[in-house]
Amino acid sequence: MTVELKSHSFESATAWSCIGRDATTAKDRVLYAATELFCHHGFAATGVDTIASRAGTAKSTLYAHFGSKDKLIDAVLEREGRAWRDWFFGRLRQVRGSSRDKLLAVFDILEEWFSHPEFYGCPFINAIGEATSENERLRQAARQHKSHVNLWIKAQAIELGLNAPDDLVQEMTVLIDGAIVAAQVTRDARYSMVAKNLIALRLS
Amino acid sequence: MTVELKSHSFESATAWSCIGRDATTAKDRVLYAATELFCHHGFAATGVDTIASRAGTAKSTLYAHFGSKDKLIDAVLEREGRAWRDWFFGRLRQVRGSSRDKLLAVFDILEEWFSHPEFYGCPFINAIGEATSENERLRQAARQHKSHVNLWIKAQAIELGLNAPDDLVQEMTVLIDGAIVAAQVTRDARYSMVAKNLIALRLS
DNA sequence: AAGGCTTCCTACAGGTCTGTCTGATACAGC
DNA sequence: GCTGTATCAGACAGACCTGTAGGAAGCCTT
Repeated sequence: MTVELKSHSFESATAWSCIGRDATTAKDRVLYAATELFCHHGFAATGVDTIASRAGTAKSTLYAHFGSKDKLIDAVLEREGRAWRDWFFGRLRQVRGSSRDKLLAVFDILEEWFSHPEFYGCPFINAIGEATSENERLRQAARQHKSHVNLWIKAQAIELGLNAPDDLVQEMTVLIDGAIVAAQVTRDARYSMVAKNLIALRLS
Repeated sequence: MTVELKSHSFESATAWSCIGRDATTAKDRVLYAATELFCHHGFAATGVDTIASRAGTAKSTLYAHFGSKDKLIDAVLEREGRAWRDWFFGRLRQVRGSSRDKLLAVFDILEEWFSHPEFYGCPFINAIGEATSENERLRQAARQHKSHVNLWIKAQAIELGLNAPDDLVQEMTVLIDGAIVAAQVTRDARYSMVAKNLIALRLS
């Protein structure tokens, strides 16, 4: 069970966030600037003027591409979620070993994420925590994002021969979300190792 | 290990939230209205005019008592955190059994919280997720809130004779926060039982 | 060269935000 | 009755919010 720090594959070259990426089109410049401001200062607290200014574009360009602030939020979550999954599964593909090793390696990868100085938590969790009434739209986006991870976990559980694979999916959900939030609140990346030890016990 | 649904003790009469409580003073009316609106619609998304209107008070009364919106947020977190802890530890005092039974019962109590139709997650987690730049004030408030729970967990760990009580505290932190967030995102209170099973394994 | 497309800047409308201020009303205790 | 305190209603300032519109500058394709 090893996670190589450097790799020559394409996937691992991606970062876990869109923030700071070079953009060729104005649409992407808006998207990346919006991601940075939304995720670091909150969705409601960030205005579209600030985003356009940060992106170096006109506000009319922003509205031409995204239509409204709400749709821009949707686009940011979709893009940032995809960026994170590309990075996460890229790292995961570098892990050699059994399914158990791979499941344990999840928390090594998470710790790497938590240790990044710009770590701001999970954008989906933060968005849902910010708006709770008619949030079904955000909840659906979060569900879709997590379903990719859950599918992978279930595959590992089946490979391991567990007789209730969905139980492991739910357990990993609690441990992953718990590690994310604990690391975000305390700024201590080591909570990922706490979660790792718990799942190691479960898989022993 | 039983959690009585009804109790004659004073503590269990309290609810886990200030929301909807009868208030005698105008200050408390503002506080409870602010709690409801902040926690259900977000801190940044709620204006002070809305709060005063909901509380049935004048905006000048709100400012006379709390000085600013930020200080009102602090007061809401402090009060709502205290209300939650009073409720939580009140429930916990009704649990008969060993320290292991009490630690497991934590997740029965959490499930009761998650199942409430007005459950909105943890106000501290939501507040930190909403504002991430100069959030040290909020992080400190969250740390103080959680420290009460952590102290209790550590006492149970010592009572159990664990040789590393702080390890259990960290594990419970991950499981509790993970259950809260998973239940909030999916609206499924049963994630508390997932966490309970994991800690049961740890304590076996 | 001409048309079409994207993007830019600027201004505007209409609303909401926090926070302050003034003046009126009720109700204590003395 | 009188005075201080708490509360009320409402207006106001100044800033910020989302979203739209007009018109100019660049650029690619034909």
